Amino acid sequence: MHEGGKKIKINGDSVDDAQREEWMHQQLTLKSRLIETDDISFSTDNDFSGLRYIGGVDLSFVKDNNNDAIASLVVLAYPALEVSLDHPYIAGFLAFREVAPLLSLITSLQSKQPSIFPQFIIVDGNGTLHPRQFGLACHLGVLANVPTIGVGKNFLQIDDGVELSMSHVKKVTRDVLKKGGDVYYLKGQSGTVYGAAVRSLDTTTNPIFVSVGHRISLDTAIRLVLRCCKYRIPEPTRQADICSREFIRTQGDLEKGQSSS
DNA sequence: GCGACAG
DNA sequence: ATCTTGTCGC
Repeated sequence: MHEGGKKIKINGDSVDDAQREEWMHQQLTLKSRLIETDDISFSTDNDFSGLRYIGGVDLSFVKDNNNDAIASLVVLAYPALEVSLDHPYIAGFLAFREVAPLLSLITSLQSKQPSIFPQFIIVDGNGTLHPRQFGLACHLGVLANVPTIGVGKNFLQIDDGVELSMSHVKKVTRDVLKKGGDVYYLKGQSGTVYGAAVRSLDTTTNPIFVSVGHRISLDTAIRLVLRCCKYRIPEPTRQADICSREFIRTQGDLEKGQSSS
């Protein structure tokens, strides 16, 4: 269930003996904590009852560069070996479709790789830019108790005055966001600020829609997102998208059309 | 019937 | 989100 992966590779890299000793020491120290028997949250019977999700991790390296890589974590449902969604996509209720598999990714990473657990997560979907000010980014942040930021690629209209109508936002956004970093706060007639339309770069016209997810203020969220933009879409989201697409492309889709019905 | 519609 | 090739532009 994984791609890429040939790691051990002869190259000119080396470390001094002191580093080597230190690393060996760490290996032996950590080995004292090693458990080599089943200590898992599911049964070891024939069908592994209780097993729901399986995670896989990997690094992909940039060509001609041994030091820059992208880390990715994949979670697949068992036994299907693909993530299946239990609910349809309904605008305003995206979280009920996507939060479960995303949450399992987060908890998986927390237990398996706590040393690189992210200090905040950019979510592909809105946070408080939502009819009830509780979109996917908020939902995931609260359930995982992790700081999150919502970033949408498209505007979700909110019923709080013409200021937040699709047409108005498109127009104002086109006029006001003149250069990278420009921000237009999305404020309704009620006075509520749901989020902001942000122009990522000088070279891109369409804004992204940033909103509070959990434990991060809107202004901090905007500053953080802008620092993440090499292209219109913040790099964490963009890489996650690229990885999942590549996975589907190489590992191939499974057919649809399960029996029943 | 018409409008709106994150992913 | 996805169906889909080339193409215009920096």
